[in-house]
Amino acid sequence: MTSGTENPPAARAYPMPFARIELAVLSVVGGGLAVLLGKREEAPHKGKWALPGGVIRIDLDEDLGDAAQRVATERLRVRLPFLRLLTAVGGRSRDPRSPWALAIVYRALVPFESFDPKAGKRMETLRWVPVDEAAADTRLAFDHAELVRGAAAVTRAEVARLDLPFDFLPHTFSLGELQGLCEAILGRPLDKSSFRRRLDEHRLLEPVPGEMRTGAFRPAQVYRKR
Amino acid sequence: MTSGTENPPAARAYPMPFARIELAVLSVVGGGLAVLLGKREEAPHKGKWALPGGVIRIDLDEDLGDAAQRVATERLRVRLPFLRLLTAVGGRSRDPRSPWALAIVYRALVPFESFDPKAGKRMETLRWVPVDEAAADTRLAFDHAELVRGAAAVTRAEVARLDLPFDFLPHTFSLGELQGLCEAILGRPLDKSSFRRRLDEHRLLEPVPGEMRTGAFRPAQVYRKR
DNA sequence: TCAAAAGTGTTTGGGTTACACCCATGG
DNA sequence: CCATGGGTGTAACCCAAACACTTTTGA
Repeated sequence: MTSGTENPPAARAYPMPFARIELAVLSVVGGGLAVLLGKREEAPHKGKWALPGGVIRIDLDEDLGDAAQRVATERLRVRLPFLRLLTAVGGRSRDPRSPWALAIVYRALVPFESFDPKAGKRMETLRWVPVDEAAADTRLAFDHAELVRGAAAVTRAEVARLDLPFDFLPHTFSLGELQGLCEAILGRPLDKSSFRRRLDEHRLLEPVPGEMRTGAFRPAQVYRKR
Repeated sequence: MTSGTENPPAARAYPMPFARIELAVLSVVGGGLAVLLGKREEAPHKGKWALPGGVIRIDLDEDLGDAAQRVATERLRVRLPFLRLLTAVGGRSRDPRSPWALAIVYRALVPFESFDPKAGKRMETLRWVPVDEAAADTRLAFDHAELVRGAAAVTRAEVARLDLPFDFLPHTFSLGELQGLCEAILGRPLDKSSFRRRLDEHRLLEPVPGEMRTGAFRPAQVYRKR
């Protein structure tokens, strides 16, 4: 055919969905898994808490990962290493701003210390909210509570199977510290002995020869990845 | 800026990505897992094999799932029950037809018999290709080989953990038939005894009282879901 | 010497694999 | 009666949970 349904030059004439990135940024705050939310100061959902997000800018972003990084930089004034795609949602009634809205959702787990988001462009108050609270909060904007549920579930499943988020961890750490973080993410206690056996059966860590973590009590061997 | 980056009325002025749906339709053909590919008869990638796909039409589709169904209907002339989101990919250099292309990828596992796709609108020759062959074929269009790899991996993982694709199975079946299908999907033999024990420990099936599958040899009990 | 955290060993049990074996039927 | 697929039982194994125990340190 002359132009075809598959990809005519005219295809660009079809109106396209309003395409956004949303970020589910998780961390361990106050002994539990938490998600970073911002308060919306504009319609729609004005005054409600929501995941940070932004429009995909085809003039600025090389690809989806790039777009997510730019959104993180603009909204939170930080880089997010190791962002991972969570899901995509879209439809007619998602967002009153446009007749059809599409959201690509990324998730990240970031070290709470050393991660200092500041409300950036168009960004309002930021707040860490315990995930289980946010996931159950029906007052979050859009379907963000559902997205938080998904991000938390995937992240916890990874930790449970010892697919550890090394980008989230400090470079070196004691086994006690590591176990504490995993327990905080999972929200349940782990058995020390089992935890350690699994770690070295999976060959995940190696001790850092000289170093010891010296605290109030007996010093602990320090480990690093691999 | 005057109106804000988050959601000014002017936001609609940003050019949006060219948003498409791609379908990874899997089935068991000839004793192995296969994926449905169509030959492209237009640029780009003319002459190469590719996943069936189509543009998201905000005037026709209520949401993403709807869009996927419409694409299936238009391209393959069939409905695809139980489509599931696989992933999203997008970027500048993905598709020469537009400066920035986004693809939402769905996967489905369909019964080979009772599933009769016919090349529809703008659709050319269709062909079932063994997944492992397609996944390794560097000549597939776009990044579709990678998408096939993903779809196969997820599907196999589900079957391996006995998360059975009941929409793919006939309504009733003998255990031998079921095991055969699982083996075909996984590409490796399963132990009969273990397979059956796992099935009834997980309480997945129930026998259909009177019915027996009568074949060349000893008749087999017929089962159904739950 | 005691509290607290580091670190080790041993037992138990769930779930899966591997394999051996019997049963029923059509040819 | 035997080849073939249906169907069952058992032992071994892997992995992780549970828990008891020793060690080392600062206060």
